[in-house]
Amino acid sequence: MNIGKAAKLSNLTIKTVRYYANIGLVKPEQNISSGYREYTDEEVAKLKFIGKARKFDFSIDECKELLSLYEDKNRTSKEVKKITLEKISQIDSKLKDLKDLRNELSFLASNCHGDDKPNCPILDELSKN
Amino acid sequence: MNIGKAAKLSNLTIKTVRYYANIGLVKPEQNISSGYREYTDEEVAKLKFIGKARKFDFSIDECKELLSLYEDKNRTSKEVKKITLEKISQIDSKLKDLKDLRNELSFLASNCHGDDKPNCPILDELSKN
DNA sequence: CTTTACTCTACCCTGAGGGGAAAGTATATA
DNA sequence: TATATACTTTCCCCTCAGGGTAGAGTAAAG
Repeated sequence: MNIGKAAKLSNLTIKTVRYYANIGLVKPEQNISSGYREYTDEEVAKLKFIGKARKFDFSIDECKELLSLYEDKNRTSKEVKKITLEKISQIDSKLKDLKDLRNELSFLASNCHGDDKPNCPILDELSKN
Repeated sequence: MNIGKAAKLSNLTIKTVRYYANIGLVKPEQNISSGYREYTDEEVAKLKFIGKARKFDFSIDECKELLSLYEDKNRTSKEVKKITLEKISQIDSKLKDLKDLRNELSFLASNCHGDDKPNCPILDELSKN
């Protein structure tokens, strides 16, 4: 099938599918006379797989890794779990940073009257030495 | 003072300070004969201000806005508080997404034995239709 | 045969700078 | 005064994961 149908079936944009072909992530055959990319059902399945993994916040490189595990009948679940646990730990670290940030901002905001007077503890904090 | 000293005093990299000059955020005089940028104490104070705001996750555009409020003696604290509350709400939204993501991944990982067998619920989920 | 829909490559754009090259300037030392 | 070293300048390409658009070619439908 052509790229438009492959994109529709995998719920990706044509741009994204073409990008994955360019970086060698999912590389379909290309019709010699027309130059059109021709996707098989299996390639569409890979596109779907990647789409899901991307939603789970895996980077393209991580997707590449997961995809090769997915294609390897002899891979162990240990390898996949390792990548997933690493991703969870990255998320935890991001969560902590964001929570800290939220606390600080929320503290500043709660101390700011937010009225028509110029006095503002938020700007005071930002301009503190 | 030259850019090196301004960068050191404001705890920013020279690249960053030069970038801020290029985009017109903090634009110092430039010595006509040498072409060197010449920073005043006030400009260094602005750089510090921006550095802090960036740590609070404000974008460059938001920094620009905060900086103009900072420089406006007649601004009200209401305006500053509004921007800050919007930022907090952005952070809350990011926090929710990350938490949801973590829950899903953590559920998958806990159902994966992570042993030497090929059976893997994580990949099963990713390849589900 | 023409219109419409689809696809191709190639180029520039995003945010917030980082890295490095080549060239000019300033300062300290011999 | 000459040289070595440190500092600064502009210019260009790179990041990540594609998005937007242009111009041209191809396929399918009327």
